[in-house]
Amino acid sequence: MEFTSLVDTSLDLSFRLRPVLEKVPKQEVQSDFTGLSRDIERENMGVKNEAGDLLEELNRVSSENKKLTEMLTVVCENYNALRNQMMEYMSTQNGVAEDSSAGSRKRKAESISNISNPVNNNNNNMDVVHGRSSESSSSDEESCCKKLREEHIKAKVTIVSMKTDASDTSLIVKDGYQWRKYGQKVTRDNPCPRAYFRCSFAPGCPVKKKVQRSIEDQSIVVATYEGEHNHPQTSKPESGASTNTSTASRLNVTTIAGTTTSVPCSTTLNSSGPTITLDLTAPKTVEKRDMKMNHSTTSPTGANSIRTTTTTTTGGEYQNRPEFQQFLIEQMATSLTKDPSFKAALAAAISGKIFQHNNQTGRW
DNA sequence: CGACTTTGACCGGCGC
DNA sequence: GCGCCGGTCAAAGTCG
Repeated sequence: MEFTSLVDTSLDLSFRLRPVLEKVPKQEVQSDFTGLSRDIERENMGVKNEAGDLLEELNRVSSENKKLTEMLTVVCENYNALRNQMMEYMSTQNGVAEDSSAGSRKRKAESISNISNPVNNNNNNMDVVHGRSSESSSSDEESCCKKLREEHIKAKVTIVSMKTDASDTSLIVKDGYQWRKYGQKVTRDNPCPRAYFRCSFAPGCPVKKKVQRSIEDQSIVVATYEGEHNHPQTSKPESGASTNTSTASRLNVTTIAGTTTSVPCSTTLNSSGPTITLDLTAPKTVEKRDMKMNHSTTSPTGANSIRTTTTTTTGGEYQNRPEFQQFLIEQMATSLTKDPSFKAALAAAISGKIFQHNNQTGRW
């Protein structure tokens, strides 16, 4: 398997800030002193135009930033997918029997969207994976890839674990949205029942939530969110079905790589590593929230992982804060650049892309 | 009475 | 083809 054939490095990193810079001298040239009133009027017009331009530019840069974040997400996805594939490939080559204890039967779907192993969920950028020619791709793999792509389009997955009172038997995660329970099931690998919720705030909201107590620590409730809300947060975490009157709990938010835009990298719940604490507790938001959250993000490699512990006050709101997103992006970038395997993969990908480009164009 | 929860039945995917 | 399993449905029950 070649990294170069699998990683799409075609990031369009152009910020196109030139129009802004070009406008500044233009405005200076326009200033003359022939008539005061005319100047004031003109200046007002200029200020208005400038404000409008800046606003427009700000919007454009914001959208650009969003795009870049998504691109970084894709890169992380690719990295995780490749890493996972490599691990799988190596394990199969070594003949290691990956037999799980409870059930030797391993479902395909489980390996695709395995919650406990977020890396598995990242074989999403099929434009890249499909592009490989050296790998012998069977029809099964193709259908698998199709499914993966469909799943990626359909649902983005976020895992949230919340430390609750051990005596609290309710499967309720207070996250600021309104949920309607539509089912409960005892799963094979966990004696604790899993509850299924739909977002009931908006009729057409596709988001679903699965809540189950952790098999390792039953005081931890793990919620898996699938999809994206097509409506704003209800901003009333206490209201509706998903209320929880238990005392302050700790919440770990694990976003599967490439499945959320706010955290563009894979994270693991049980990772160890240096912890950076960012206290985003805002006095304004404290009033209605009784829940403290612990947001953990790590780099794709366990060895070089950096865990970002963020203490904040609400379930979904804090993720949308620009400073928090910026912080996460920076942390991800730092942890990724510290990862030698990622560096190697990136270097290989870039060199491969350059060579490919050279082969096509015949020049540098 | 409407909204929500509970829970057994059903369905489809998957492995053997 | 069969059985297992996760996810969903829907009727009945509960609650405010």
